[in-house]
Amino acid sequence: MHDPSLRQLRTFLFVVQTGGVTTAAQALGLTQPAASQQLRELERAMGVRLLERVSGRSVPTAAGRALIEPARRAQAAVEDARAVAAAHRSGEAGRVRLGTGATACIHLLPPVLAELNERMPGLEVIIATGNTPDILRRVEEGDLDAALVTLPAALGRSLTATRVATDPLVALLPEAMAPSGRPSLTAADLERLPLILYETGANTRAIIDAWFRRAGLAPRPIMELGSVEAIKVLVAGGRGCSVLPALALGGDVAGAVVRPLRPALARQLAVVLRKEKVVDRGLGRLRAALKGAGGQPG
Amino acid sequence: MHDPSLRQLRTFLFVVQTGGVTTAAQALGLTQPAASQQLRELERAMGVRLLERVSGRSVPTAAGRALIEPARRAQAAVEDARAVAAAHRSGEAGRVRLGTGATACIHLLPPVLAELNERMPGLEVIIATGNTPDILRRVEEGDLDAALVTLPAALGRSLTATRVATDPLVALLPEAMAPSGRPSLTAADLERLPLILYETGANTRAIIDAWFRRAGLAPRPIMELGSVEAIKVLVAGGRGCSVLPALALGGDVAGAVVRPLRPALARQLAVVLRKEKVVDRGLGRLRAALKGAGGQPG
DNA sequence: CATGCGGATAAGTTTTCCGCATGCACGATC
DNA sequence: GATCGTGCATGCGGAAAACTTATCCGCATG
Repeated sequence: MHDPSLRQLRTFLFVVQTGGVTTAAQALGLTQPAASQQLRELERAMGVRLLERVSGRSVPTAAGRALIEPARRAQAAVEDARAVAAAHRSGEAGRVRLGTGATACIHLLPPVLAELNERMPGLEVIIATGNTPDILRRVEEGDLDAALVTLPAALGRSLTATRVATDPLVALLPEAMAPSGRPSLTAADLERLPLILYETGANTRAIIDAWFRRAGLAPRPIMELGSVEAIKVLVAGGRGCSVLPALALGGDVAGAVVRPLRPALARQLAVVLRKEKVVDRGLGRLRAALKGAGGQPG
Repeated sequence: MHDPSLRQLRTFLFVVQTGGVTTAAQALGLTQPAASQQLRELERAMGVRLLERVSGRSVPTAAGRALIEPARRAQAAVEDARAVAAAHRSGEAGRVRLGTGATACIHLLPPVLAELNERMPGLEVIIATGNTPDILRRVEEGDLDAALVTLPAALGRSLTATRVATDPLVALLPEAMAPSGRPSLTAADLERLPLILYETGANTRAIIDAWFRRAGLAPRPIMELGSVEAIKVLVAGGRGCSVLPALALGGDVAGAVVRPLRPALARQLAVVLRKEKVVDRGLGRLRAALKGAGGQPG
């Protein structure tokens, strides 16, 4: 027994509704024999008579009446499928699964997501957090659509990164420690102060270490922490000073002052996705919003 | 934009489930290029990419994931349709709408329906009551599948009647009125007694009148009623005697005696259906049960 | 009895679908 | 790093399906 086709069920429903094969046929935009053949084929596939011709009208049999409801359900389901696809095609709907590698990225996302929600309300954004290698692996496997990480990152050959933002690193000092008359601080300046830095191994910490290294110095932090919030609290409490991404500060920190570095230091934020990834509208919008939110893509 | 086909949705679901086009193809019993083509056609029809190839596996995109649920619903609905049709084909299920013209038929139906329910539990029988012409009209229009009426009936040319039972008419008398020593009663016997008969115009009444007419007499009832139950009560109360279908008595009537008529009189019960009506299993069973329940089809 | 309507049927054509063969990309293996 | 194996895409040819045109039949109507 063959499966009934959607078209056959549709024609059947139209016949039941209009009460005639001819009317149903022209409502469906095809000729009467075509509709007749579909009905015959449907009856053959189901092994049951579905329609009776009675006094000029076509009336469903018992089996036909029983078939109406599931046939309607099938039609509705396919219609839903089409609607869903249309929503995705037009960009009204969509889903983007984004992984963020560093915790600092969390400070960048909220305004981005707010803007995204405003410009594309139907887009569903799923944020997954984790360490950078894990996030990148999930992107490679297709479990995530994109990742927002700080460069440099160990990208596989199947991944590609596009810079979306430059996040300057700045010095954060307690008001008491801030050298007066100096708008910006050098590595030598900081090296003389008690430092509270990111934990070793984090990407941002590696960038900071390289900056010190370029000045021929090596930072000797009195504390290393994995949480930027904890560092901020400690600096505000006068325990030491730190070098933090400007984005992570989110504005002023009470009891602490922000000073730029000299030479300027910044980390690169990039969106990483698979090379073959087709950028649909939702992903494109997310990437655009990230680009716009994070300063110059440098 | 073309409609997606059931087969395409099915293939898509299999690909999502198995994680590969090839595995899905062989699970569906077709070759890999066939499945590939279906997927391509489905994506073209929907205007959205549905699958991504990533590291040897096929993973649904956002649109694809959104499509899974309605696609499953469509599959399930069609499966339901098939199941329903299969039930009707095998005779497990079915529906027969039967119209009964005379109220007397109600006395015949209960045992018939009981037997029917025993032999074909899935069969749904719908009984519609009404006067004979109305019932027959509804049969002609396909609103009813069959009618159980007493002959003769004014059948249209599109209807055909098959006799299913002979229902003898008998005299019902109060014990006080029963003539002793006479096993059967003639029209002359009854003409001398107070008669309580069906109302004029009813089919059964016409048969009784004709029986009297054949004896050169005309009944002069003291009462005419449309309810056989009411007549039974009146006869049992000694108010008069009547001529009733044996089936309508359903057994003995307390306080009354039953006597056969001489010459014997019977009415024919017939199942009426449209000439072109295809007799499915449910209708056939119903007709057979009616034949078996009502005495000789005469 | 002619006519119109609705449906069934037949034949021919276009479209679709599938299988086979082939090519391409990626990952694994030696 | 060259080779092999796997998985998917593509092109082509034949089979099957679906649609259209044309015709016929039954039935109701004037």
